[in-house]
Amino acid sequence: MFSPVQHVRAYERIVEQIESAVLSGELAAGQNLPSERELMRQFEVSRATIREALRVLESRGLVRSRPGNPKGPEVLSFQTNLLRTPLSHLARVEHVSLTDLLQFRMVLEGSATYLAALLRTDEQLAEMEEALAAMVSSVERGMAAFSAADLQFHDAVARASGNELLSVCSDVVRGVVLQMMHEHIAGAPDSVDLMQTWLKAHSALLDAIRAGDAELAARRIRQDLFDHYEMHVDPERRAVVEQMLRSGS
Amino acid sequence: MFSPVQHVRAYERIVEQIESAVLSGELAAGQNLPSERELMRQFEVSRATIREALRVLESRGLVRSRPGNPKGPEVLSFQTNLLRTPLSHLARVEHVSLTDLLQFRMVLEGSATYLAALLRTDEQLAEMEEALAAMVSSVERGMAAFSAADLQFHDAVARASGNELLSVCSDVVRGVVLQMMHEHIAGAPDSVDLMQTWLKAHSALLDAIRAGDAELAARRIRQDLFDHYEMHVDPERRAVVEQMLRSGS
DNA sequence: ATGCATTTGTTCGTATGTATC
DNA sequence: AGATACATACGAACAAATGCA
Repeated sequence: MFSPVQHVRAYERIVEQIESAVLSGELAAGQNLPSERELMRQFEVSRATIREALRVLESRGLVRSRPGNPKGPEVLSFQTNLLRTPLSHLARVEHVSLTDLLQFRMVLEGSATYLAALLRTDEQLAEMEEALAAMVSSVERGMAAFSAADLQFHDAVARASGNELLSVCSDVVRGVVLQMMHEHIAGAPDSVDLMQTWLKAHSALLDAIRAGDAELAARRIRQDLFDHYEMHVDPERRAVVEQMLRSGS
Repeated sequence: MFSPVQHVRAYERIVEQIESAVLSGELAAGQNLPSERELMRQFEVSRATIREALRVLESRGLVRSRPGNPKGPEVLSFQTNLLRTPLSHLARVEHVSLTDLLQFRMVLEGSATYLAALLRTDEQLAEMEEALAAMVSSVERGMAAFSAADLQFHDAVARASGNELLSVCSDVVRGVVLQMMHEHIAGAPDSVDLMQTWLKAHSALLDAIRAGDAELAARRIRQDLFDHYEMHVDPERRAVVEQMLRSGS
């Protein structure tokens, strides 16, 4: 007859309502929520409850509130941050190894590149070429600048895959890999040779994308990633990783 | 001379401290945090501040607090929860289509299956066979039970990949796909035919894994996923998705 | 450039329903 | 079954920070 009532805490319902308003686009980025006091009138709850809801929304990257702002909490433009923090946490929590990450990145970027070779528009191709040019010109500015340009390049490729999810995840994993490299391994040497090798590889990769040869492009990027991070791969799993890049998957 | 003071909110520092304690394993899953009142003594802040921190940790899936629990907030066993909520949010926020999700799932599960075929132990193989048997016996209990058993099967396969990250992500995406199907599409009919077809496909997939034929196994699972969700694929992108499954990527 | 009003960050006190011993 | 300790939620208050006239 009657079904048990599940306790939903007050702040949860507020989070739900605000979140769905933001997600549905009812509240666009750049706009502002009503002030805490106004919200507490609208939801008919105490200020503490409103604040708990706001803290959760803030931690999810949907809003940001600053002290003394009469306009109220701002609605943020969400993006990859929504996923980056949790994934980075996951990597630390589960003691994900660099080998795991590299393997995962090979899977993601391999597929993204495959799709990019098939679907890229001329504008997107131009973007990649531009990013590659930026890499060339940043060789002499050191490894840090070079890495930043490299990220741009990979991002351009991933976006051309036409799959937002794949693109965002690739982006996130790329970031986490870089972060772990920074944390655990001494900074890469400013080797011009290394950068030149890297450039040549990327140039060949871009050729494959330009030609629309998806299979080749996917194989190349996987090979490039492997070559670049080879030294950090767990010796026991090396054979498997290598087999992955020889094959199609 | 002096560097600008960045004011970090009190609750943020508490989140950081508790989070790093949990993440480092100092506080294992199943244990309990001190009660709110005790925490407020230890951190020397008010109860409201403690609660804001706890709400954030709760929304990240690290702890759960229930009213009247004298032992204090529980530390949860994280892993998939840590990623599922954000990814599910991302899918909704960025208006990720079912086609995006399916494509992504094909990439992840394809690679996971590839690796599983190479690396699975006999125990893991037995697990998959067990899950398949559970699917067989749940055919008559309806689609819901069948789907649950199906999840078990895929989870067993993904775990055998030996890559925790790949496994967790596959699991998460699988869940999100199911959730979106539930939200947007009328519940699948209790078609026994459909389940039988599904079973046959899984059986063939398991054969490939058992034989250690990684290429074949990967191709099969991608094909199976495509066949199953084909009707929901955006017609414009159908050709590309099909090309993906014919090829290696 | 200076106040001024408003808002947030934080604290304290209190009432109420609930889970555990 | 009762006592105890707990979380949920409310209200009032003060300091610091912000935006605007």
